[in-house]
Amino acid sequence: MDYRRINNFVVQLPSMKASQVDSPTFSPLYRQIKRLILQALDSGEWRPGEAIPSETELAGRFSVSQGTVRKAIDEMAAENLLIRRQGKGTYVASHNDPRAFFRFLRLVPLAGGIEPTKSLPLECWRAKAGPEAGRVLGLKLGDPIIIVRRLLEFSDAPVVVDEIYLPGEIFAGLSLEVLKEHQGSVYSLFEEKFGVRMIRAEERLRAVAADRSSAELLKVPEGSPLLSVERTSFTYGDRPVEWRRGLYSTAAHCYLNELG
Amino acid sequence: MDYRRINNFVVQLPSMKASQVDSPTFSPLYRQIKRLILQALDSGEWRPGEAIPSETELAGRFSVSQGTVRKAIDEMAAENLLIRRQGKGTYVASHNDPRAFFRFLRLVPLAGGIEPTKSLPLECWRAKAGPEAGRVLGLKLGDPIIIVRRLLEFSDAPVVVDEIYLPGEIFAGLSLEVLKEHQGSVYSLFEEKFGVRMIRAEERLRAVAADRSSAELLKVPEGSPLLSVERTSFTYGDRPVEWRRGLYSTAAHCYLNELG
DNA sequence: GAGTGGTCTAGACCACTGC
DNA sequence: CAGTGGTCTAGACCACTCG
Repeated sequence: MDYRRINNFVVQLPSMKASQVDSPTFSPLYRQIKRLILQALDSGEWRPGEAIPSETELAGRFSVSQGTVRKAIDEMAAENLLIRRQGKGTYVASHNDPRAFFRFLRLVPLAGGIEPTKSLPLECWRAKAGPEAGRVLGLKLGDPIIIVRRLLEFSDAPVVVDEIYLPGEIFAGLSLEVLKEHQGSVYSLFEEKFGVRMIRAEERLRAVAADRSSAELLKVPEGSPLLSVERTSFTYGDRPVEWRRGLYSTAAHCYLNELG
Repeated sequence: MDYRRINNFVVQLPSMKASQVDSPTFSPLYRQIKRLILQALDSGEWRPGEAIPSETELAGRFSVSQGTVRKAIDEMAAENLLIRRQGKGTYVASHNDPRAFFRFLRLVPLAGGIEPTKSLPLECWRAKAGPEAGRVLGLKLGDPIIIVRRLLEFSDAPVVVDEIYLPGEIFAGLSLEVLKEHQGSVYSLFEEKFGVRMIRAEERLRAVAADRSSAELLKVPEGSPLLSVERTSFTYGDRPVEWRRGLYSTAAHCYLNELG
């Protein structure tokens, strides 16, 4: 199978010439395979925690060599979308995996060690999207949204209070009871009960003064400095599906970040 | 060339058996190649901005296939240690590259856009390492250190004030004049004048109240919330070579972080 | 046109898992 | 033992850069 035929095969443009690198539609075979696997993940063909077909099997399905499938999977494993397990198979990443937990919560105690974490849902109510939530979540003005208020405790001391904004359409069945019943992270709940998997997020950090209500919950003086963390989370295809704002008390903890 | 001989070749343990995966010294060939390239970088065989030998050349030098060298370089390119340029060659990453600049400064204006940045060195003095600086920088108590105080302006408004702690041994010739003369980032100065390349850093963020002196420099009220950013930077081999603490005014800017 | 990195294939063998 | 991912090789050809 020569190069030209290969490029044409998956792109399904039989009239395409080999040298089309300038063309915006060009991408190497392994990226096209990657996109196909991504689509399958997005469509729910394989669910989080499950194994995807073996490399050999996928190679057959897409009519490419095993090495090309491997390169596609390599990239997706590097992006934490898939997890390889030698001798077993390749699995869809899941927020139930304890390793996934600290990928999104960067807060660590100042005095080393690992602490027991507890999430306490406080409130959960319905509202209509304002201009800001609409912009961030890609909703129209007045679309239904759900807001969750939470408290996070480390070693039984309150450290974070946050509000989570979700599109009402997708998270229709969400309630305070559902949140309280669930064991594990919020993202594992979203993944299990609503079929929404967060794969990436952007955070914007600032220092702010504690308002009255947050100060009470976090047991710090009103006006004391808190770390404000605003997060937009994305699922497959970079579709935003969550916006949240947290206020972190950094008296005994800090936000740890790695600059590569 | 069979697998066993290959593994023995680079590790230089002719008595080693093929199935030594349990052994802590085991690593696949391409990682051993990676380590050798890393050593060459550390020793200064190729300097930042220069091209390293071609894949074919390195393959010959290490007596492995070009594909194996490629995999080693792939990993190092993913870690921003090397930069590949199709048709030209593979280059040692440099802090002179404008793309490297925002890898370490995560501050962006709240209201979009890119702003002109200016670094104003204020002071530079010698001191002796205390217990804290000693621990972080891996120095003995009383070892010489150099401290730099700086102000960072965005669009001519002060946004960051920071202090940089450096091992006096390595940065012996550093002075306020040298800092003021240099065009470009501090890291590009370190790389050009002192042969020290920062490749990775850890940052710890907290919210604090502005002290008098910082408040004056940043033109904010004393006691107002500031983002405290403590950074430890590492060079090849994870050796710490810089510690700094910055206070960021987040009135018009925020610290942007990507969670993958 | 020569040299470099980029892609793709095919095949061999190793290492791990679980039946 | 069979099946899966992991490593390594060898060779072909494409795409880019520069002289």
